Amino acid sequence: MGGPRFEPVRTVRAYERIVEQIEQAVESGKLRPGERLPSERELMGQFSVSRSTVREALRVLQARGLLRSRPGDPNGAEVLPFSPATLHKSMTTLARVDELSLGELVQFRMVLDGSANLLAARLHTPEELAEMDAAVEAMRAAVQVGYDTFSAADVAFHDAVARASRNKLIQVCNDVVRSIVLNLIADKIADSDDREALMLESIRHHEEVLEAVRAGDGPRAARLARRKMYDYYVGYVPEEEREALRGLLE
Amino acid sequence: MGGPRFEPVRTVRAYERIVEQIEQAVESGKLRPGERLPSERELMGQFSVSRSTVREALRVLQARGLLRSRPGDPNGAEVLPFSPATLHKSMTTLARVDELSLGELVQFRMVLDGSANLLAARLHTPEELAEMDAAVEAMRAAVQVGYDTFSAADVAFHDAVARASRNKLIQVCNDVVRSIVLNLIADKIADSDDREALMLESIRHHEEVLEAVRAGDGPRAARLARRKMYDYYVGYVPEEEREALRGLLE
DNA sequence: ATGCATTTGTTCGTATGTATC
DNA sequence: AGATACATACGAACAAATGCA
Repeated sequence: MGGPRFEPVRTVRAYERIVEQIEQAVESGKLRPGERLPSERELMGQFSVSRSTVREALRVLQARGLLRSRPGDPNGAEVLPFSPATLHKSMTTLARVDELSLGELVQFRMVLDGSANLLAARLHTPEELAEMDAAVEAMRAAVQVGYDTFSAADVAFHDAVARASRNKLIQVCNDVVRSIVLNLIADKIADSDDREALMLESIRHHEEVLEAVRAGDGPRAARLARRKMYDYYVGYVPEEEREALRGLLE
Repeated sequence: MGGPRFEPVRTVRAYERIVEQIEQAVESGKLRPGERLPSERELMGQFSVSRSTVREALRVLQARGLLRSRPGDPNGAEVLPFSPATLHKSMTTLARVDELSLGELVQFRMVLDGSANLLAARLHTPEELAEMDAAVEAMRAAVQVGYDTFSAADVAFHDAVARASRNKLIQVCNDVVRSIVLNLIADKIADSDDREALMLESIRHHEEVLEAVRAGDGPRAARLARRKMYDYYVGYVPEEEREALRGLLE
């Protein structure tokens, strides 16, 4: 008794098979960024399916950011280098449909930016310090130009710190969450009356953080970074969410 | 001079238009999870495009985890509740194609789990504490059963902490990165000779962390959680990456 | 710079297996 | 059990776009 144990079979669509094969070829490095896939008509030969099926598979891979195809291109679909675009997309929908609050987003930024500073203070090279210096200098110059330029310099600073942390996940997540937050409150900041005072204050904060990073004092840099972000965003966060944010301050 | 300023036009595919419309309907709440889309034949009428175009759009939405369709279902495609599946997918490909090192992944877990404990110590309810207690108890019971059961209880503990942090992003990212790490080293742990000693040690560590959380000592809970994770995984991380991990210890 | 061949984008028609009533 | 409507998959065709000689 107890014959062979069978496994439940899920009917797997034809296009999924194609997706899997091409995806694996990309992830294993057999298909490198910049390389081209055969044309759709040739693929339908290789997989022995119809053209529609091939196209559905290509659409999925395109949606995942692995491929790009243009009409009329005789070279076939292009294999793309990885970009956090799909990560960005899925986090954005998470933020929308799950009604992620601004408080949660800012809190996450405090965690990421704090950690990035903690690590950057330990691991930074002179070149990376120079990038941060340049970013702060650009912020000073941008006060007279406009908020958009200032914001770009601000982003450059945080990017430099994230890179110096040597952790790609921190880098990418930081980037994604930041752009979501900025999108949410862009209009509110633009309306502010005393943008110039805000910018000057922000510069002073960044200088403080940078000094701690330069001195190699990780914990202090992290603490300052979190505090700075709290001060900068707390005004836009509803009262009842602020207590949770303060949980990350000391 | 200075005629009207035109904007560059990008040819937008028909199926993209459909994706945008349906996506927006879902994100704006006009289409709620559990609801059904019209059948493909009806959609081709509403959008006045061909069947294939509709199908390509549906495939993309399916790949993004917003829809599910089954053959023969008279109700049409189903709108799914958001799941971090696509987030998981894109992080996994990031890990693969960008050759994310185990060190980076563990480091990120140290950041997330540390922060989760820091917040949980402040915000936990009695019910959440009970969940954590139950998880540790399950770990004790699982030592005699096997590593798989033990690992499941371990995951349950970290999940409970993440939930108690009240931050969905920490929760989701924690979940995603953890499963990637576990996949990477599952075989190595299974091969270990002294799994039982490892499990007992792990339980002791969890008890310590839980005590700090119960006492409401956030910084201590965070420090212990990071230390615990470092100790647990450092053996699998190559020498040259360990220094960066130590940057998160005090 | 101009055609030309090829490729993708899109449409239409058809056949087949499947889920629900 | 049968009828109906559905998704899956195939194939042929035309238009628009691209790269190359």
